[in-house]
Formats: sequence, C-alpha cells, structure tokens
Amino acid sequence: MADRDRQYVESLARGLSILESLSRSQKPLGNGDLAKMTGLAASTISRLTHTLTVLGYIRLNRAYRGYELTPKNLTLGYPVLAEMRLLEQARPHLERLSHATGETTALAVRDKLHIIFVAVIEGENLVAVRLATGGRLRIPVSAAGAALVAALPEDERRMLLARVRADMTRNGQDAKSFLDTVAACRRDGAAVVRNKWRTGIGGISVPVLHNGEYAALTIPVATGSVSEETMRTTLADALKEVAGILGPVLPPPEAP
Amino acid sequence: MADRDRQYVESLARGLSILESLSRSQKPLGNGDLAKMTGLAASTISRLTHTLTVLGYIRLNRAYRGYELTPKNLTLGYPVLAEMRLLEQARPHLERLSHATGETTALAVRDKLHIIFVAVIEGENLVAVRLATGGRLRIPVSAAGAALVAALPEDERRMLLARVRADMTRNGQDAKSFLDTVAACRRDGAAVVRNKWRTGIGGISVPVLHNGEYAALTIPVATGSVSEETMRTTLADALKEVAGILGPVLPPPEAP
DNA sequence: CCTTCTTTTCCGCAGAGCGAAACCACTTTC
DNA sequence: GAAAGTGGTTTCGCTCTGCGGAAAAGAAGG
Repeated sequence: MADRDRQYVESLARGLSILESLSRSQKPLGNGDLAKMTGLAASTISRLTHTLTVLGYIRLNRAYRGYELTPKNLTLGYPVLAEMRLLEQARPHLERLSHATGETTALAVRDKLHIIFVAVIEGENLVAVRLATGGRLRIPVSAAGAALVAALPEDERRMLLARVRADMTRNGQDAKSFLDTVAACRRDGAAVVRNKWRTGIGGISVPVLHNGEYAALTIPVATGSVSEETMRTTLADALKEVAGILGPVLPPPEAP
Repeated sequence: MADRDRQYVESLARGLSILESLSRSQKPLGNGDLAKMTGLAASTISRLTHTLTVLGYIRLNRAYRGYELTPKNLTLGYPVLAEMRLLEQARPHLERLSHATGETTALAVRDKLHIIFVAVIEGENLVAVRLATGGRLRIPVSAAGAALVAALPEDERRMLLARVRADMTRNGQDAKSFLDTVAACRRDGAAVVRNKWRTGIGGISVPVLHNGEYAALTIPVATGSVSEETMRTTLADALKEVAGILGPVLPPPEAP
C-alpha cells in the first residue's frame, strides 16, 4: 500500500502496543524494555507510559522497577463476558465437565491468527501453565485453533489456512502437522494437539457454532498424565456432547 | 494546573476513552453516540474507531449498527488475572461458598472512585443484573466499596473519603449513609449495602489484605429474597471466615 | 424517487507528538 | 570518594500528525 492510511491514528496504536507488550510479558517491563520491544524512542515510550499511568491502565511496580497492567484493564473485557450468550450457556456445562473429569475446561474464540480463552474453569489436575481468561495462543499450536479452523466454511477455511501457513513459513515452521490436525478434526469432530506449544502440554478441542459465532470448547491437559487415547475417546466424547447441546454438529458432514 | 502536561499524549487518551465508553454501554454504539458521549468531533471519532477496528479492539455490529468491544480486549486483563496470587487463593473458597450458600460470590479491588470485580462466581440464586469479571461500580453504592474504604489506614482512608464525598456532593448526593456504612464496617468487620445502586440489589462485603494489596470479598444479593439479618449474620460470618484464611483481620482493631 | 440522518473523507493548518540530545537519579565499580 | 554505567525523564527544534469544519458519500425510511 503506497499511500499511508490517512485515517489511522498512529499515537493511539503506539499506546495500545505498549499495553499489548505488557499483556504478553510474565513480569513488569521498564521503559527500556518497552522501547526495545516496540522499536520506539525512549522519550516516546516515557510519554506513552506516563499517559497510561495517569489514565490508570498501568502502574509502576517498584519492587520490579517496571510497569504492569492494572485491574482497570479488566473493564475493557467486561461487555464481552457479560454479553456473550454462548458463554452463559456453556459455563455450567464446562463446570460440570471439569468437575467430572478433574481437568481444566475452557472456551476459546479466534482473534486473527490467535485463539483467546474467554473462560477457563480450573480442574483439580494441574496443567503446568497459568491459564486464565484473556490468555492467548497461536492457532497452529493449539487444539482450539485447529478446531476453529476446521469448523469454518470452505472459503473462509482456505483463506485462513493460507494465512496461517504463510505465517508459519515466515517463522521457519512446517505446516504439515497442523494441516493434518485440522483434517483429522474435520473427520473426527475433535482436534488433538500434544506437545506443540510446550513439552508436557496438550489439548483436545471441539468447535461449536452459536448465533453465527464460532468458538471452541477445549480441555488443556498435562500430556505426561493424560494419554492420547483418553483424549481421543473419553474427553472428546464429553466435549462433543456439550457442543451438541450448544449448537449444530461441527464440522458439517462432508465427503472425505 | 496552569501548564498543560507536556508529556500527556491526548490522542491515546481519546482512543482509550472510546473503549471505556463502549465498556460501559449495554449495547453497541455508533460514531454519533460516541461523539456525544466524549464531546469529540465526528470526524475525530471516525478516525479513532477506524484505528481501533484495524487493531482489532472493536468491531462493527451490523445488526445494531454500532461498535462493540471484541474478545481481544480480554488479553489486556490476562496478566492481572494470571498473576494475582490473592485471586488464586481466594477462588476455591469463593467457589465453595457460592456452592454452600447458593449465592454469587466475588472478589473486588479498588480503582480510584470505583470498585472492579476481578472474579465473579455465579450461584444458583439469581441477582437481577449481569455480573462478570471487569464489571465496576462506584464506591458509595457498593458494599465492596465501603469495605475497601474501611480497611485503609487512617490517612489514606480520610483522603479517599474526602474525594468520595466531594464526588457525591458534586452529583447532589448525600454522603451520610455511605459514611455510616463505612463506620459500621469498621465496627463490625463487614459492610452491608441494600438498594443503593438499584432497587432490589444489595451486597455484603469483607475486606482482605494480601501482600500489601487490599481487596474485598463480596456477595451481591437480591434484596427481595435475602434479608438484612441473613446478610449480617450467615453471609457475613462466612465471608469473614474466608477473609481470615487469606490475610489479617480487617479493619484493624481500633478504639470506637 | 426524495429526504433525513449518519458516517466518512477531504483539506488547510497549527500545534501535537516526535526523536536526538541534554539532563537527572541511582547504582556499581575501582 | 570519583567515575562509569544504567535507566529514565525532560527539553526543544521541527515536521508532519491529528485536528475539526465542511463537503461528499452512504444508509435508512417513507
């Protein structure tokens, strides 16, 4: 695109990129860190963090000598949670399922090339990673990602797959395994991913369509404790049952 | 302040004010609505909403012909939820309590003159309002607000009370009832508010201090179903028990 | 079709926001 | 103690970004 988008407000985008950087960091970040991550000048970062601090979105964590996000950021997600009918209907089922299996259950939606956890019901069985509402994963490393791709109508699915492949290629990754997972999900109705994101972590996921919106029911597991067999049978069946209560069977039946 | 804050980035603040307006609206908002609410020119709003749309924070809801927040906003709250030790420890207790009482339980923190719900565990008993993580209430109408004020050390409490009173006075409200609630909380260890925010809605709340951070355990109730007596005895005692597990007894004992 | 309302784009302009450099504050090293 | 290192803030000259009024375009309703 030769011409700059005249309607795009760069300063706003820069401020939000700081919030995003903080949202992906495990610890508070100093202005120098943020300058490195965003490529912006230190004085620009200083002004932006100052503004975000005055507005209440970040605060300085003195112990770590860096900025962290404040609870005020939760308010930006409130209507998403409060107005999501699917979440309302799915939550009791996810809670029952978590209780019955001992596993963590979650609902995820797609955001471009990532999935975002909308709700996470923690189970007794520990997964060696901190999961919470708002957490996100790249589509190719997550069962929910594969399920969400598999559920799409043909045109959309092809386009999204092309973008995912391009992204993976750009990062020097082989897309074959992911494509196989998507194909398997289309055949079996559930996606299984093991040790893709991290060793020891996997997931089983089933897509659901509700009011024209796609989402994925998913169970992240510790692969050291839960066998692939269990994922493909017990857990998959349980998820499919819930999905069937919430919406039409996905992916739509199709010749192999 | 005579001199403008040279380090404050107005464009960023304007964009965020749009996200905030949407976070407080029950339905999608058009650019005209947003222009009225923020006082900015329509063309400015159009550019800002365009930018937020490109970045993925809002989308146009065609059915309602207005913008709404996307799940991407949840990611900004993720580290708050993932890193909050108090939430981690409180959640199982809140869940047990919700199950035992049938009521909704929640954890709230303060954000200037508001409280923000960090976690909401829905119970069987319905409260005629949609509660969710990220929801917020003004301090004077919420039990959690009174509890959070009551728990503060003297200096901080006086300063915050002065600000709350000034705000209430500016809005033509009488602060006496709120001050009484705070005083009662300091005496009893729990704050009870009924029908202040809305008729039919009330709350019982107990403050907790954890790692130098104040929070409030709270149970919102339907005042038509739950008596003040039950709130002050059964529910208050249950909350105090949980608070005692999580941190020191609050408010600190003090001569009346 | 016309009218009305809403939104987007255009465009002149000034000041907002930029980044390099200077300055500041604190810590570490010698 | 002085000097160097580290991280952050403020200044300041400058330009181009973002502004808002006006015009154009789009959408909805009759």
